[in-house]
Amino acid sequence: MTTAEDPAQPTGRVRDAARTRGEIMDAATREFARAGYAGARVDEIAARTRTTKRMIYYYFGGKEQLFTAVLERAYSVIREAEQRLDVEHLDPVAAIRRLAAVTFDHHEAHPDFIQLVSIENVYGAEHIAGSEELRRLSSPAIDVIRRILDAGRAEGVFTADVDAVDLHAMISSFCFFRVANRHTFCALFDRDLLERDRREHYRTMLADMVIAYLTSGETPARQH
Amino acid sequence: MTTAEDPAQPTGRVRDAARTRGEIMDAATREFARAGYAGARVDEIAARTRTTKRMIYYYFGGKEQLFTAVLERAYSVIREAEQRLDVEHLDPVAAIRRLAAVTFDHHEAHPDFIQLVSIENVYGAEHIAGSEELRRLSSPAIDVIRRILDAGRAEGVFTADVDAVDLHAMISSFCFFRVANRHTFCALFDRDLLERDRREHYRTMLADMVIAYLTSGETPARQH
DNA sequence: CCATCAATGTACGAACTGGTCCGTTAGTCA
DNA sequence: TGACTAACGGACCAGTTCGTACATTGATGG
Repeated sequence: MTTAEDPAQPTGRVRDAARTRGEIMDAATREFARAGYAGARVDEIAARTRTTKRMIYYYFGGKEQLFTAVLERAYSVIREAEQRLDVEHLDPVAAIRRLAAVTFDHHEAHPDFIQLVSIENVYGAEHIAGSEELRRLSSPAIDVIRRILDAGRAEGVFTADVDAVDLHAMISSFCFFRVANRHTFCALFDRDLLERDRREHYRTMLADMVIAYLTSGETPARQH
Repeated sequence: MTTAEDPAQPTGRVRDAARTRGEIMDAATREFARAGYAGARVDEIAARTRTTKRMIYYYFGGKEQLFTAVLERAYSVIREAEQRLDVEHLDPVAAIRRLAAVTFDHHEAHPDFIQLVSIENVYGAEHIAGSEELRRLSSPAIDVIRRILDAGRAEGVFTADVDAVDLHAMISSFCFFRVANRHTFCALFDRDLLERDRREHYRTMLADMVIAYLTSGETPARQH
C-alpha cells in the first residue's frame, strides 16, 4: 500500500554488511575520542550512521567490544605505517631522523588514535589486555630501531648505550604529548603545539634531540 | 528517647567543614582518576567519604565544579613544587639536570594528577578554560628555564637555540608519557616504565638527552 | 516462485545517575 | 538557655542509557 514509491528505491535500505560495520566503527572512533569511553553514547554513535543502534549490538555485541574493535583498528593502522618504514638503505643517523619524522607525522595525522590511547590508559589498558589480536601484534618499529642502533654502534656514530624500546618511548613521548596534551598546554602556556608554522620546527627539534643524545660522545658526567 | 547513648558521642557526627571538604576532594581525585570524568560516579565519591552525596552539592555545586576544584588543587601542588626549585646557585648544566629530575619525580609521585590532565585533555581543557584561577596561575618553571637558558648561552655551554616553553614541553613529555601511558606501553611492549629498578636509568636518560641537545655544538645539519 | 536466513528497524524496559527536597543536628552567641 | 545558622543525612525524582524482544525485509539458492 506504499503510494507511488519507486520500486528501485523502496526504502533506501541497502544491505551491505561491510559498509554498515565500517560506518559504525568510524562513528564510534569519533564518539569515543570526543567523550571518552564512559562519556560516549551508543545512541549517538548509531545516530551518526545510516543504520540503527540495533546493528551495533548485532555486529559487535556491546559497547565494550565496540571500543576494543575500534582500538584494534587504530593500532593496526600505525603498525602498517611502521611496516612501510623502509629505512634499511639509509645511514644510521638519517634512518633515525626518518623514523622520528614518520612517528611525528603519524601522531599528528591521527589525533583520534592518540585520544583513544589516552582513554585506554585511564582504564588501565584493560581492553588491550583482553584482546588477543592486540597482545599478539607487536610493533615492527622496535625491530627497525634495534637494527638501526646496531648499525650505528658498529659504525661508531652512536655512542650512547640505549635500548630500542627505550628509544621508542623517548621518540613517542614527544610526539604523543604534543597531540594528547595540546589543549591543557595551550590553555596554560598559551602555545598551540599543533600550529602549522611550528610543525617543521618541532619535527626538527625532536630529531636533533635524539641524534644529539645518540651521538653525544661518552655519556656526559653525572652531576648532582 | 535514644537508649543508653554516650552524650560525648551521640552519633559520631562531628562538624568540620574543612575536613569534609577535603575528604570529598580526596575521594573525588581518586574516583575521577580511576574512571574518567563521565565514568566517575558522584555516589561512589560520596561513599568513600564520611559524609553523603548531599554535601558534594552543598560545597561544590555539582560534578563539573567538583572536577574543576580537583584540577585546581592538583595544579597548585605542582606549581608549589616548581616554586621550591631553587636552582639559581647551580651552573646551567646542573640546573637543567635538577629541573629535569624534579619534574621527573613529581610526575612519578602524582599519577592521579597525570590521569586528571589526560582526562581534561579528552574534554578539550574546557574546565581549565572555565577556571579563572587556573588560567591566571602561570608556571614558575618557565621563568626558571628561561633564566637557566640565558645563563647557559651567556657562558657558551648551551649552543642550541631553544625556547623555554619548548624545552619545558620536551622535558614534560617524557615524564608525562612514562606515567600516563604506562599501561598500554606495558601491555604492548612488555616493559613497565615505572619499575623501580629502571627509575634511576630513565631519570638519567632524560637529563642526558636534554643536556646532549642543549650542548650539541652547532645545530646538527638537517637531512631528509 | 518460494523457503530461508542474514541483515535491519522499532519500540520498549530496567537500571542507573546526577541532582534536589525536606527535615535534623550541633555549635555559638546574645 | 534559647534562638539562630552552618553543617549534615536520607529519601526521592526525573531524565538518561545500555541493552533487548520482536517484527520485517532483502538476497539467495533450489
